Amino acid sequence: MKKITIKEIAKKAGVSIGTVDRVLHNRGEVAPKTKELVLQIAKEGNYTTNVYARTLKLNRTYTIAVLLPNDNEYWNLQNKAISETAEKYQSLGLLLTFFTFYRKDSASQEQQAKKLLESNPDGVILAPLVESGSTNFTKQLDTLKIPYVFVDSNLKNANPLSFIGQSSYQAGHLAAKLLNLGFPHGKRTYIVRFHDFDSLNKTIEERIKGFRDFYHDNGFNPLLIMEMDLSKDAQNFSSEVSAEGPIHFFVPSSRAHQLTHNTMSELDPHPRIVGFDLIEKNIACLKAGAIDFIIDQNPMKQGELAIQSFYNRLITNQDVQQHQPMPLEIFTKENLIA
Amino acid sequence: MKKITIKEIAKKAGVSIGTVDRVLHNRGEVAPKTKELVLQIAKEGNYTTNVYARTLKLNRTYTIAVLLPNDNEYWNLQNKAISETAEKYQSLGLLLTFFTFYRKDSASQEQQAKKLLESNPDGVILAPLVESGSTNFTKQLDTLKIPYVFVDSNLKNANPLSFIGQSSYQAGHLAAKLLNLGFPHGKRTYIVRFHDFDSLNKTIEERIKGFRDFYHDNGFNPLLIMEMDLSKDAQNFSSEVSAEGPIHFFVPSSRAHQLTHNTMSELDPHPRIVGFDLIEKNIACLKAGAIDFIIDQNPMKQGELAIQSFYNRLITNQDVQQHQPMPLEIFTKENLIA
DNA sequence: GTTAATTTCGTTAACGTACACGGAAAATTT
DNA sequence: AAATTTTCCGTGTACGTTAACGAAATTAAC
Repeated sequence: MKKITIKEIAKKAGVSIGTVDRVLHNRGEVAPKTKELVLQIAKEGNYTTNVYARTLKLNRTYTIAVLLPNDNEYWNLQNKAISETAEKYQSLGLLLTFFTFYRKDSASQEQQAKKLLESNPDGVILAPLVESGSTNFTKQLDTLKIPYVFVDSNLKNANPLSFIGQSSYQAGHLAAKLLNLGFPHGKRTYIVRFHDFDSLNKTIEERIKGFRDFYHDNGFNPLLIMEMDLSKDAQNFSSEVSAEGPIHFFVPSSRAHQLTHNTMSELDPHPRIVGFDLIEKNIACLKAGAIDFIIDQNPMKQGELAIQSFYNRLITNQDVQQHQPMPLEIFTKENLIA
Repeated sequence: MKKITIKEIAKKAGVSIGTVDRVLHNRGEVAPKTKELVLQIAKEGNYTTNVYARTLKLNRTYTIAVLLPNDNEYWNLQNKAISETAEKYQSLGLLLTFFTFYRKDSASQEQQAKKLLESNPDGVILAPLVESGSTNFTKQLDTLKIPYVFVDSNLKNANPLSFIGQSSYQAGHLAAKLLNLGFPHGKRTYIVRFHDFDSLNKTIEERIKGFRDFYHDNGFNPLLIMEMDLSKDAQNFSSEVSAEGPIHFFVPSSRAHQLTHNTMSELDPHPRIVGFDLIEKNIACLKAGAIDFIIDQNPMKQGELAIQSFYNRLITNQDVQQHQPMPLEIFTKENLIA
């Protein structure tokens, strides 16, 4: 039950703590049979290195770089959560540095990535929203042997320390289920996109795929699903939709509020709407009854978990789950305040 | 940015580290003005005690006692999660001891509580399912100044270090929303109870309250809600229900599978069912399409958080959120595997 | 068989904190 | 003014680990 210490191992083996240290760290030369003896005793004594002594001796702080957008409320929330959690972990030896950018400005994005690499951090937290740029970046991290954690979105062919986020596919699937509850043959639905901004966002594509597959899996007519680009169709949107009669809306981004803001309130009967992320404007819409369901990603929690992952990896030597799934948190008008 | 150490404070103040120690710990006598000087310097230098040095010096392990039922799959899951997380935290100085019991056997329950107190733990994890017994127990913990964490269920008039769990009321509310989606005037629903076992369970009562309030808040006829006790009505259940025509079911416990197991498969059209907790039998029912929604409490995560809370409190000196809400995780046939 | 090179190992000083022990200075008593 | 108490403070050790330094033992070279 009680763990053996280096000193005790040394005594039992009849050697000095220096040699024990050499054996346990594979450093320096040590005679084969004493090495074996030491390992034997360590194993029997159930040796694990004392995290507190080790950390105290090393007495170093690790810097974690955060590369995230800060161009809307959702990302601001996440940055804030990370920054608040960072304060707690500062006294434990983790120091965070932020490299935020505007997604529209791809130059600033690359510049921040470059600055990040120059700062030579011990770890990186990022959201691989756009596949091409992200793979490029993570490859550089791989060669530099800098561990990284993904939040919000995952990336194939990368080796993150951990991915923290929802299954976007399942999120889309669930959204479809909610919208079609009570309609055994499927319900006409608009998928609302905004091509001005999120056109390359993997997360959104996966949600849409999950949504469409629900229709397919349930044998619904795929023509029931229509897409619109609200960034340009905003003009003729209202007339078009109201001519079509009762209909549902799926907004696979955090911009569901824009839908309701414009024209929806005039529609009757009230269409069922599912959107994402508990940002203020969406909360207001939920309260007003304009949006029915919001699936939240809990960016605050994700930020916390990302930092915790590095703490466990760099300091406490605990192993980190390679995938830390975030639940699909559903909010309605009724359970908003909880 | 960099924190000052005791030694540095001592040097700046022109005293020894012993004096600084006395000031910072309010122990022993120290002249008022040197005390003030030391405090001043400590504050300016942004002193916080080095967790690693402190823990290393104290070199003690804290024992956390776990008082939970283990009479069904749900509680087994939670115990297992706690026990697995415990292994990770053992090397960090947390040792867990388990006091499990069968809820039917109230004698064994009291006995375990007694044994727990005799073991004089540094903290306790428990689920205050039954109000009377729990308040009695937590009062004893209060007088002994033993901190405790609630999982699953909260307790009024207690002062836990933290409560980790869902809002049962909101869970009931959400269940009602799911069952009534598509029925603007409300849908006839049975609340299915099992008085043989869970009769005093606070959690279940709160879920039912949330469920009923949804009907009330939406102006539905309260007579749409009926209750049945499946532990005794099992016989005439089938005939009664099928005579009534299409209907929904709300099972505010983890026993939704019992409902479907018996008789439901014969009913046509398939009634909509909402239950709780991702235990194996419920998973099977979800897969088979017999249950539509399961709201899971994620007992594994709760167990993890409970231990983490004690780690933060007893060792790292971080403050612990007094309420750590668990999301209402919704599972359907489709997002089960995720 | 002596010297040099190489392998193998022990000693030691930190890291920052907690706490026991006892000594010096000041205050009080005789 | 000496003796005694009280107040105040410094010294030292230990917690378990890391890592540098150099000593001892072994082997190789001639």
